[in-house]
Amino acid sequence: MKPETLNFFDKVYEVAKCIPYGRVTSYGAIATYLGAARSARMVGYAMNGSGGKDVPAHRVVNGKGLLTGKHHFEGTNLMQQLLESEGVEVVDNQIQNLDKVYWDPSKEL
DNA sequence: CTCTTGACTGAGG
DNA sequence: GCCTCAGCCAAGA
Repeated sequence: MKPETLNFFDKVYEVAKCIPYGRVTSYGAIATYLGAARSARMVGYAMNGSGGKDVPAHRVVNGKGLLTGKHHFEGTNLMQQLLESEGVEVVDNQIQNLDKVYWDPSKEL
């Protein structure tokens, strides 16, 4: 095993999979948890490889609770629908009760 | 090795 | 409160 190489992407997937049902987190939160606080973009970039994996990318949004990555999903409102199905209020690509559904890996994991 | 891109974030106007 | 600018880091060409 080469933890030096299998780092970012794999870790992002691990954390993303650990996101509880009906909760969401931000790229920056995951990046910070991984020790790469300034690499929030890489988290999202890593999610590009989440296709075909068990990574609930729809539970990962930006720090504002905005579904920035929805454009990478198939449909136009797929991501929102998934979140709403989990009990997360989403309006116009924006998480409503963000304070209630927000899940911080650094604190809860 | 250099340049570009990107699912971000924070600070400033 | 909204918009714009700059910084950040890693992967791909």
